[in-house]
Amino acid sequence: MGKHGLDLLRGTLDLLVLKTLATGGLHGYAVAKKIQEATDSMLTVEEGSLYPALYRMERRGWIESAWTVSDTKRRVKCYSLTSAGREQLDGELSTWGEFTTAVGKVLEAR
Amino acid sequence: MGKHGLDLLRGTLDLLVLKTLATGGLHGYAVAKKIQEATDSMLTVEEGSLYPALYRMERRGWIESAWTVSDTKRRVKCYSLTSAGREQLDGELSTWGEFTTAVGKVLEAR
DNA sequence: TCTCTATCCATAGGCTTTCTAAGTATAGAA
DNA sequence: TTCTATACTTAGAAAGCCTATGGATAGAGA
Repeated sequence: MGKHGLDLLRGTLDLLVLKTLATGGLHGYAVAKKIQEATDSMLTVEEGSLYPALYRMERRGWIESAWTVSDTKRRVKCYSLTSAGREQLDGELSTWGEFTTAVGKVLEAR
Repeated sequence: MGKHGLDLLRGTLDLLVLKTLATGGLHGYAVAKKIQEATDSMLTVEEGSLYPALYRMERRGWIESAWTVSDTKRRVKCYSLTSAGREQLDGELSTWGEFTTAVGKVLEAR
């Protein structure tokens, strides 16, 4: 998360990770970095949240991993979306859209 | 919740309840109804989520309660925002805006 | 009258997820 | 040689939402 008192990341982390992997395989640390950069550090995914999330998603068949070597010459575990993962991403994208729309209705109500 | 597989309500429920109470005191059941109506049933707040949330927020001083009698002649516990609750609401509103903006950046990234 | 539905509050127990914190290890810069 | 950034792992705690259940009453309809 970051420092937004609310527990907002919960329920959204999977979506963020899936989307981040959608444009190509990345290793865990790189996923976190990419999310941080994309959001100008508004969101920081802690390692203690990220890795368990990756294991969970792999267990569910949404992503798969392979050990490779990074540009920095280190052994890294590279994750990529499976076809089930793409479906999951599509579902979570529409759910996110519907959810924010619904919240918007409450916030605009009077 | 509703039936949005994701755990999105978590972290947003307080915001929804605070906002719903912002235009005037309401009893618990009415809060749930109002949220459901405002969202055209896209969001349904379960009683098992709502009441504990109300107790939590009262314990934190964001809302206060008083037993009254409803239009339907029943004893109801009416909740209303405290000044601390209004501040909390303001904070959560901006946090929500920042968070959705950040998520948007990830979802639009490529 | 009796029954059923909608209204209303309450809470226990379980489940999931995130965070904190700690540990391990290596490449490259200083 | 030391420090920093990179990179993975996992244990344990904390928190919140959901399912399920319980109880109670007003009013409509049969």
